[in-house]
Amino acid sequence: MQGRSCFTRQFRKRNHMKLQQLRYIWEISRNELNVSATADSLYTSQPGISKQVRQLEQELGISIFSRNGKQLTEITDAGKLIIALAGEILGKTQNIRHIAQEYRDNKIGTLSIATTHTQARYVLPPVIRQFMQRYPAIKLNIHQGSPMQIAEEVSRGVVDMAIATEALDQFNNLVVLPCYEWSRCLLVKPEHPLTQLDEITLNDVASYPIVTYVAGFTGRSRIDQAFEKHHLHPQSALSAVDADVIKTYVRLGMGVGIVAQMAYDPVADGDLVALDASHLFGESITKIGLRRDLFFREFIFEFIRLFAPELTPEKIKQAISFREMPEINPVED
Amino acid sequence: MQGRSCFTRQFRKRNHMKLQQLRYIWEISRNELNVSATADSLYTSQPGISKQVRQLEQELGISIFSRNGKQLTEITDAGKLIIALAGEILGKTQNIRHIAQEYRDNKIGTLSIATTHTQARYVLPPVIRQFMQRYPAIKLNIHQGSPMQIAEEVSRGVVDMAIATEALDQFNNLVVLPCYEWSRCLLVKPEHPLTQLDEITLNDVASYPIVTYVAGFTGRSRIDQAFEKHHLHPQSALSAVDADVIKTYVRLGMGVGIVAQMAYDPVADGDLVALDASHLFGESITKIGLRRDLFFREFIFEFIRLFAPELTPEKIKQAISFREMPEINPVED
DNA sequence: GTTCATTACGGATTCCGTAAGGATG
DNA sequence: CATCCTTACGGAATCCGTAATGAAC
Repeated sequence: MQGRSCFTRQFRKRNHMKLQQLRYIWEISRNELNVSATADSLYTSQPGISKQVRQLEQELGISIFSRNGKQLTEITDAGKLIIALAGEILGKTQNIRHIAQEYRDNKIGTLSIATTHTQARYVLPPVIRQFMQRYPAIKLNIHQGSPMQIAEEVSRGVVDMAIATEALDQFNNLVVLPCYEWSRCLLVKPEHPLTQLDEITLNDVASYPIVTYVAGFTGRSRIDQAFEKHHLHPQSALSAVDADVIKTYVRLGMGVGIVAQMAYDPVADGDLVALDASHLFGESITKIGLRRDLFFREFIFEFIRLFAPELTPEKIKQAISFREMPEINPVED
Repeated sequence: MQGRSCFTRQFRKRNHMKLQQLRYIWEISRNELNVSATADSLYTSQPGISKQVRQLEQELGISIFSRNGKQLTEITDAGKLIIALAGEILGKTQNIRHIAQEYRDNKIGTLSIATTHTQARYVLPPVIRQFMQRYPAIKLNIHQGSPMQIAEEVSRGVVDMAIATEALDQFNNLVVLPCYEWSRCLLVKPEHPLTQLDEITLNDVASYPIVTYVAGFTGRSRIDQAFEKHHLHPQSALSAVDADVIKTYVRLGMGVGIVAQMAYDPVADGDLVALDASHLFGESITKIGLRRDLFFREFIFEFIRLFAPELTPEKIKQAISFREMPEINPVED
């Protein structure tokens, strides 16, 4: 079909798989099979990518992508497996570069962290201040996103580590390190009736409209579980992605805020009252997620230690070498 | 030190890590740092390899090998880590090729097995006959070697699977699948006094010189353990690597042979008498070892099933996903 | 008609072999 | 002096960009 070149040069094309070819198919799959977009994101030309992909397919003797005419429509079964392997290979080449950098000078490099608003805004600043002081030549990248986004980013190797309370457990190529426990507090205006109670119950809270995180953020699931368990269905006045928005609406009198305890700042939030709610919603655990096959540079250990002092390099190494037994669901039913 | 090129062309050499460079450093480390030998084994020129290695080192900004003058003397710390990663990467590129071949035609390909004399000579032939019948277009390679050699071969990816009773557990990148239990028998000439006893004890055996496997082969350790436990120290007339040699010397009257039960062939060995010794030395287990990150082509599952019918693909997959908790030694002391 | 992948082609780069050079033991 | 790595150099292959072609929506 492809012209009559079937009988010419059939003999052996000294074609050796190249890392760039793997990079290309990996990136194409990340760009929804749009080769042009991929070319842009890699700062190269699109025919170049096209060519290398076909070359790889020819060398392997199979199609990685299904095509409708010239459009790439989907990834073949073999392609899925191959692209997954390509991702692992590219991750390892990154590790080789990291190793080299570590041995050249373990004080320079880049640390990319993906995290949520709560961590970035309230928890990380002192840690980062200390870290920058100790490693002034390490460039820091903070990516903010939803728990799901940041879990994906660390899983794909876009960033070195993710810090979040949710979603990290769902990726089985990640090591998940529990860092610290936290609970929630209620935010209300000083004149709110709840401030008069000695012992607040879930019933009390549920009698007001509540203002808290949207699903999937900062332990929202815990809040739902607690109400669910007592068959309460409080009215939700507003759901927000971050505590700053929640506070704003509490100040407007829209309801009772439920936020992570870290998010209450006695100084900046002096106009609001924080009421402990640890007995209402229990504890949540913030975790660090890292690719299991990441090369751990010294400063990564150090950053983790600053963030969670009990996590020594030894404990981390131990956590990596253990593979969580197939799918341990914390709440099984 | 290396000339004064420090200030020329410092700026940016558009150098991208290449798979061949990784192949080269990996192979050099396999060839005791002899670049010339590596070049021969790869059918290429030695300056070409040298060049690529230096190019890689320059790109990474570190030395992978330490040099005394021009000789490569050892692998640097960073080099060790990098070469290990290179090995994993190369393994994964092999997997990509295997996947492609599987999807192109799952009836063609190559299966390389490393195994010991005992398996190759007495156990594998019927399995291989069946396999060749079912997959006539799969090319089979059988590498014979010592348990340690074959364990290394499969660990490095030189072969697809290893079959042995010993040594496989020592490599933590292997999945080890127990296949079948076997015990030993005593081989003597018909006129030997042992043939007159109803119940043979270790004491009886130890009163004659024994002829059996050398250390590290075919469960020799089990034999030593059994004698040790009873504080017996039989005289060893001869130690051999395989049962055929043992039989030869039993025929010469040099002593009592102790061989794996599979090694006794009632027809070919009709001039000798086999006496069951399972109560003396206990059982051993023959295992298959495969790299944990191997891509399992259909015919590999099939071969394993022919060899050990209980090992279904499901069980194998399960065994892979489990990581044996750090070093489970079957016989700990 | 717009978007997008493929083919064609040409300049620059890279690869890889041979030959010569220098260091080590 | 034998071994072995490095440098030098030249032909061949490859890469990668621009431009033109063609298919799909």
